[in-house]
Amino acid sequence: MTRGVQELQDATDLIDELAARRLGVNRTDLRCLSRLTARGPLTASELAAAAGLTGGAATTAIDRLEQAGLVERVRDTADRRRVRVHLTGKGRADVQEIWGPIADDARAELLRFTVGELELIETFLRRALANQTRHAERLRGGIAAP
Amino acid sequence: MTRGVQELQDATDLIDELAARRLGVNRTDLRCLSRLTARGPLTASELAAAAGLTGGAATTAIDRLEQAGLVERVRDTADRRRVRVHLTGKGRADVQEIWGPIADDARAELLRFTVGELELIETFLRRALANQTRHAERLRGGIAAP
DNA sequence: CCCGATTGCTTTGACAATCTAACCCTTAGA
DNA sequence: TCTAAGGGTTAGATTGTCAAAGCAATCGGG
Repeated sequence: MTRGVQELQDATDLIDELAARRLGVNRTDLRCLSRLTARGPLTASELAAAAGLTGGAATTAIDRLEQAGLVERVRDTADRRRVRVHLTGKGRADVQEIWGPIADDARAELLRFTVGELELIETFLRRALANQTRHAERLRGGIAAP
Repeated sequence: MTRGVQELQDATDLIDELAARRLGVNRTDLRCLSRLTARGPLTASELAAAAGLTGGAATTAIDRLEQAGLVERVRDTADRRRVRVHLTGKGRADVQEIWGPIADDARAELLRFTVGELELIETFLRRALANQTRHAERLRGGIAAP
């Protein structure tokens, strides 16, 4: 069971790796793409925070993504210090081509479960998340044992 | 739901990050430790394959782990080209201190479900894994659309 | 209105980790 | 014994990150 979750993580990780290779970018850049897709256009610093990067790293990541034609920099007209980063048409299309079918199939699979079953699965996921969060807290603090 | 899985992944990722920091190693080294814990002593090349590293990278990763006192190199007496890498007592203890409580709590949580419920969750995880695996295959090949 | 402080992004230099390609040393086979 | 192949380590180049300094643009008190 715990193994099942682990295998799922590994498989997802593999997909990320393959997706990055196909897009011709690295994992960090892919994470940026993912955030942009999920949350829409962001400023450089928002993107940095969302992807867990420092400003400098974000700048070069955006450089690479722009080079690859996946995102565009647009200077904010109101505050011209700001740079808004948004996906290009190609960026959106490429993301869709990779993750669209995965999301579609996932939705289709979920439809095979009843509402009650889905609630149970949701409960399982929620408890698992609570567990992980609690232990993350333990590891963050200096506490060695519970 | 898909979001639930995503959040779980992120939380696990955070735990890995914190664990690595606490052990004073990087994420790659942590992955090596994890494989050694799961599968027991491995040769350098087996470990490289298990962790998705090239030979050279594996050598330096083992160097760092040995430096940190977490693993030991043992030359195979039968075939003296081989080097078996295994956890030291300290390595085993540190791994246990970090992941032991997490695994214990996870087991305890699972006991709150009935056998039937657990089977359902297992089904969910199995289908999700099948999905990811299938799409990994799609991305590996040159196929653009399904 | 103007000048210092602040904010947002980029650039720079140092550093860490990886990969590829050589290079031992050991083993197996002719 | 001599040669070829296997297992691991080393060397040089590349890549990606961070911290700190730099450059514009904006804000706010006098």
